[in-house]
Amino acid sequence: MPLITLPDGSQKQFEQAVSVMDVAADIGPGLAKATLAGEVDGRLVDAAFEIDGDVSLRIITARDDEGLEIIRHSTAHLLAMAVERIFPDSQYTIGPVIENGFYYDFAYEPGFKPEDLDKIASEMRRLVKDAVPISRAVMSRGEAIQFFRQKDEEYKAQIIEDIPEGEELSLYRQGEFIDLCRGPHVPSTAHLGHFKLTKLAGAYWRGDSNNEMLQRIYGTAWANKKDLKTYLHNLEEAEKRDHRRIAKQLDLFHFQEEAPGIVFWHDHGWIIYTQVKNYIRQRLRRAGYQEVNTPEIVDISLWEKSGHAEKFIENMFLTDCEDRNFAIKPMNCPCHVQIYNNGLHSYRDLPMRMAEFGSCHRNEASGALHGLMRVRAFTQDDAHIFCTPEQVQSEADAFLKLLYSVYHDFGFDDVMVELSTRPEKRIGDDALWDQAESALAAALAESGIEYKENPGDGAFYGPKIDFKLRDTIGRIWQCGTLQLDFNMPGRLGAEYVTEDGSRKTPVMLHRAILGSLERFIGILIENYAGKMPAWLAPVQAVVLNITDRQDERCKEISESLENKGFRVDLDLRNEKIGFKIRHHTLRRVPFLLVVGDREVEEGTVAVRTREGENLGSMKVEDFARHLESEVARRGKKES
RNA sequence: GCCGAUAUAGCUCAGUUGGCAGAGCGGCGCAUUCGUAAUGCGUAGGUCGCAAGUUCGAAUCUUGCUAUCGGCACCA
Repeated sequence: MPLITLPDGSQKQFEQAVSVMDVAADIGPGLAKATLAGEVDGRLVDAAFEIDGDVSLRIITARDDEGLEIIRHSTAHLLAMAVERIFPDSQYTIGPVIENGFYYDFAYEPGFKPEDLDKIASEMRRLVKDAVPISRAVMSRGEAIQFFRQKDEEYKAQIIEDIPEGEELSLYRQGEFIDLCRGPHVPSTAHLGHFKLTKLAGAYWRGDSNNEMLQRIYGTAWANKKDLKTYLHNLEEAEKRDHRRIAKQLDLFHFQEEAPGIVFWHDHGWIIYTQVKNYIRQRLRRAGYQEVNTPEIVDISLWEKSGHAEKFIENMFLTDCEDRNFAIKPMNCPCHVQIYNNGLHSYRDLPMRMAEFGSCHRNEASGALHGLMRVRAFTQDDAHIFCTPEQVQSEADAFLKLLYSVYHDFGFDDVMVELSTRPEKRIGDDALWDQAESALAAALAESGIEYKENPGDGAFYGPKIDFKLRDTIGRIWQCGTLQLDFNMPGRLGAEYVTEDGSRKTPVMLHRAILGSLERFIGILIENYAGKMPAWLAPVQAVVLNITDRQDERCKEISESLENKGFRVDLDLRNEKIGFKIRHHTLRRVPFLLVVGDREVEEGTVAVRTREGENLGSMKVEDFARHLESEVARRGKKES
């Protein structure tokens, strides 16, 4: 006699065992139709799940987050079923839910063709129309392995072999298709249908590049048609913000075959770059950093001492010259230790904060290159802090404050923070690791920063905090980092004199706020969709005449603004004002200053923003003050 | 690096079965002197990514290479 408690606190008594679906039907036929699954005492179950005791129950529909996830997972199964029908020789492997959708990996020798996606999608639609019921069955491990082996589904059999013995295996059947799955799933394929197959790609079996490559099909799936449409529309809009596309439109930079992964910065892109760099330079100076510059080409022997030759050589560009082997530096740290070592340091000198905008080159895999986000030559806002173990926490703390203040100036609020702790392969004793990890965690806690922990993901020399930003297509890129290093200073012989006159090795903190300037600017371009805030805009204002009667006055105005340090263009072309407004709006110039006879007479400019807002006529000095305050605001949201 | 796709004018893109390489935008010239997102007319612009091959003939078919795009792996 199950007594069922619903989320609103109401209770229902039944005479005998009932399924989740029965309860939903008892509440109302509308709910029954919408029921995808249930949550029984906090555990997600199928709609067909039999309840035979007193439980609390929540009915899951497409409106619930869990419901959407179930839809996506079931759509992945639907995809696999369709593929198995059309390509009986293929084998299905795994098909998890991911952000906004799902994928499924198949082993299929000839490989799928892009046009196969249409065929597969049509078959999926047919199956949706057929409303194929989905049911769950339990099998023993041995039975399951045998079952899949006999169906020539070797990958599935291997997956099951990896599941610990004794665990109950559930299989889901829809028509002739059977897949191993934890579930739950929707009651029938009729609940699916708002999906789109989006991408075809290769992916290594078990994510290991030593293994064979499988065929991965990506898809997106939603609870209803509108959500799907909105998602696809947002995707299109996001693609318009792609920094590679905007760079072409705004003439910021380009790449070419002769220098893969290395940027040719054009004037307007370089202005942005220089502004960002100078801003950081000033912030670092104020935060007690010194700025240095070190060689880009250094004899291989230094990289052997630092450990890079052993750990990093594949990513380094090498050059032989006059019978010596040189490496083009992939990082600044070993060189900074050389500056540190060029003199004797007392504990009183610490912490020593050494910054460099050093140009680094790394031979990244060709397939990894991606616009400004992944390049082979880049400059970091890099710095190394040499300090005593006792100073680590206060330095970490100060760094976090600086980092968030800088991000705030750029208008970033969606920052993902990850703390990576000791990996299996590491150096240094555990007491030191305890100290280092708790110092970082304490610094994060003190600043009230929420973070995700990545156990075992730290560098071999120490734990680290990473700061990640998201690009417009949802890809996540690491920008800032704070890494504790107990290794390199010792390897390279850095030391300081303690209070009692003995020698000790300092701790080194590797840290960057923006990370690579290239990547950060890529993210900025996408974040602003090319509408750079006034302080970064390559051209901050353009002066436009109406007819050539105002030419002289326009020249005066642009000169006076340039003398105040602003970046100003002059457009005296013999074109209609509407044409020029359009032209410079598309160039994303923040302020358009129109000067006609009226403005000449009054000594004003008519100010229009790139958003199309009319700020009215004002004296040139008033506009200059307005622009100045815009520049001073940097990227901060309206205050 | 691996799987797949793509590469034609400065940009965006057409180009049929292998038969004289196209459009729009942009550029340049001329006319127009105009009030807040495209004035009109004219004109120049190409080793069809690179290299081989097939063919009477290749942007088009084949092979190799390079770069780019989408993933995977990598990202100290």
